[in-house]
Amino acid sequence: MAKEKTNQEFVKEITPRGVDFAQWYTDVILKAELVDYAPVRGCMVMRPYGNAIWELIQQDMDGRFKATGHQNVAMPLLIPESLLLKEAEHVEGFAPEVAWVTHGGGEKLPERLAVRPTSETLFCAMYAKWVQSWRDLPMLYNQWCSVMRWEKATRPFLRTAEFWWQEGHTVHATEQEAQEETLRMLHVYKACSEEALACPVIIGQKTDKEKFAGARATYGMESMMQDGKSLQAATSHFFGTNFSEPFGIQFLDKDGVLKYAHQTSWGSSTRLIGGLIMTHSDDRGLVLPPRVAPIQVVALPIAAHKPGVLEGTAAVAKTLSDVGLRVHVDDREGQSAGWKFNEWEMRGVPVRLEVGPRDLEMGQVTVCRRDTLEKTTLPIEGLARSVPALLDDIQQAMFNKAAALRDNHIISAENMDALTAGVQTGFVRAMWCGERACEDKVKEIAGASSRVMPFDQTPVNDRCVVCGKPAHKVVLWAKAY
RNA sequence: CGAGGUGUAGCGCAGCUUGGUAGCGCGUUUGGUUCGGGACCAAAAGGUCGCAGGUUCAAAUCCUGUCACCUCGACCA
Repeated sequence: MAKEKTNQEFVKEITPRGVDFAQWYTDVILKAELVDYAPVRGCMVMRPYGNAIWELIQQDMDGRFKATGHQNVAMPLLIPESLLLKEAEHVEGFAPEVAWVTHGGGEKLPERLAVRPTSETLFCAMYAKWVQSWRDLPMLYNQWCSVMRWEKATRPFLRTAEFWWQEGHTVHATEQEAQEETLRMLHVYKACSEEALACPVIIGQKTDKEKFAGARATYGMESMMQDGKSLQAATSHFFGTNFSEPFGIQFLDKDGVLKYAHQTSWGSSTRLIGGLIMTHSDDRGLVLPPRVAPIQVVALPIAAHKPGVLEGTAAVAKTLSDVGLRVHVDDREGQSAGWKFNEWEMRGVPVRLEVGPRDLEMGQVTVCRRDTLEKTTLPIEGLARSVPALLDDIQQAMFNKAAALRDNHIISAENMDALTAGVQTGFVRAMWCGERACEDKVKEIAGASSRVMPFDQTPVNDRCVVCGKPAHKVVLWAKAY
C-alpha cells in the first residue's frame, strides 16, 4: 500500500503535458536540472546538465560554421551609446530593452555604455577599420557569447533577460554574395536542427513586420511544438548596405571604385534547447536525441551486491565508451533500481542498459530506449556495434515522430474562419496580399502572427485570406513563442 | 505593462477566518535489513514563516507598503 502511494506521488511530480503545457515545460526543466533561476531578475543559471546540452549544440554548429569558412572572434560586452545610435532603425528596435552601464570606478561615465543586446554595431565599427580592399573580402566572423535584453516576461530558454547565443556577422563585396551567405547560413541552421536536434523546421522569409531592426530582408526557421505553437529557432538577415553606409564600411574594388560593402548577420540561441524540449519530451520528462545527449547510454548494475555484477557493468560500459559513446555507470548504492530508472528517464538519456545477474548468466543486457520506452535484450557480444546502431535508430525515429507532429499540425486555409480555427492547433498556410493592415488584422482576429513566407510557395488560391484582393504570397501563420 | 494566483525547513504543503512562541510528507545524515520499475526500521540534523513598517502584553496569523515567482493576455530571439 505504501508503495502504491509513493508511485502516485511520483507520477504527479511532472504535470502532464495535456493538462498544463507551460507548467509541464517548467517542471521538466527544473526536475532534469537543466537550469535554475538566478538571483538576478529574469536571468537563468545553466546547470551542468543543461550546459552540456548547449556545448554539444555548439560543437555541432561551430563545426558547420568552420566548414563554411567562418572564424570565431570575441567582441566586448559593452557598446558606447554613440555607436548604438548610428543605424536609426536598429536603435529604435532595440533601445527599449537595453540595459545601461552608467558608472565605473565609482564615477559617473561621460557616455553611457549599453550591455550588448546584439553586436552589429561593434562588428561594424571594427569592419570599418579592417575592410579596405576587395582582397579583404569576404570577412566571415562569428562569436559565441551572451547578450542582454531587458525583457518583461521571461521563461527559461525561451525568453530570458540574458541569453547565450552565437551571432555571425559577414561582409561581402557584392549584394549577390551577401544574399547567398544569408541563405547559406539559414540552411546551416536547418541542417543542424534537423540532423543534431531531430527538430524538423520550415524555413522562409519574414514579412516586413517581423523583419529584424535594420535589415533589408530577414529569413527565419520555424519549429512546431507539441502544444501547436511555433518557435522561431533561428534567423538570418541580409543588410545590404544599411549598416555599411552609416558606419563607413567601404572598400576599393577591382575596378578602382570605392564601394560600400554588403553585410549579413545570423543568430541562434539557447532557445534551441527550449524547442528541443517542447518538441520531443513527454510526461515522464526530458527526451533527448542521441546526438546532443550529454549521456547517451546509462548503465545500471542490478543487484550490485551479487558477485560479478559491478564488474560486468563496467566491462559493458568500457566497450561502449571505447567506440566513442558518452556512457555513464550509475553505481550509487543509496537508490533502488526502480528509482534510477525513473531518474534517468526524467533526464532524457536515450538508452538505458540494465546489467543484472540473470542478464550476465545469459550473456546479454536488458535495453530500454527512452523515446518509445520499449524494453528488449541485446547480446553482450556485439554491443560495440548494436548500441551505436540503436542510437542512430532513435535519432531517426525522433526526427520522424517530430516531422509527423509538424505535418499533423499544418493546414491550408482559404478564409479567416478556417485560419482562426487552424492556428489554435498549429500552422496555417494562407494567401496574403502583402499589406501590413491585413497582417495586423490576422493578429487581431486570430491571435496569430506571420511566421515565414515559406520557400515552398505552392499557392492555396489567388486571394488574400483577409481582404480578398489578389494575392500571390503564401504565408505560414501560427501562434508563436 | 494589464488580469489572476503563490511566497512557512533543500522540495511539496498544512497552520492564517477566530493572534498565544511552528507542524506534516518527501529528501538529507548515521546504523541495520533490502536490492529486476521511485524498499523498510530506528535515531538525528534542519525554519529570523519573502522583505520593511505598523497595531498589540503578544503577529506566520490583523493592517500598510514593497519584492520575487507562476499562469493568462499585450511586446520581443
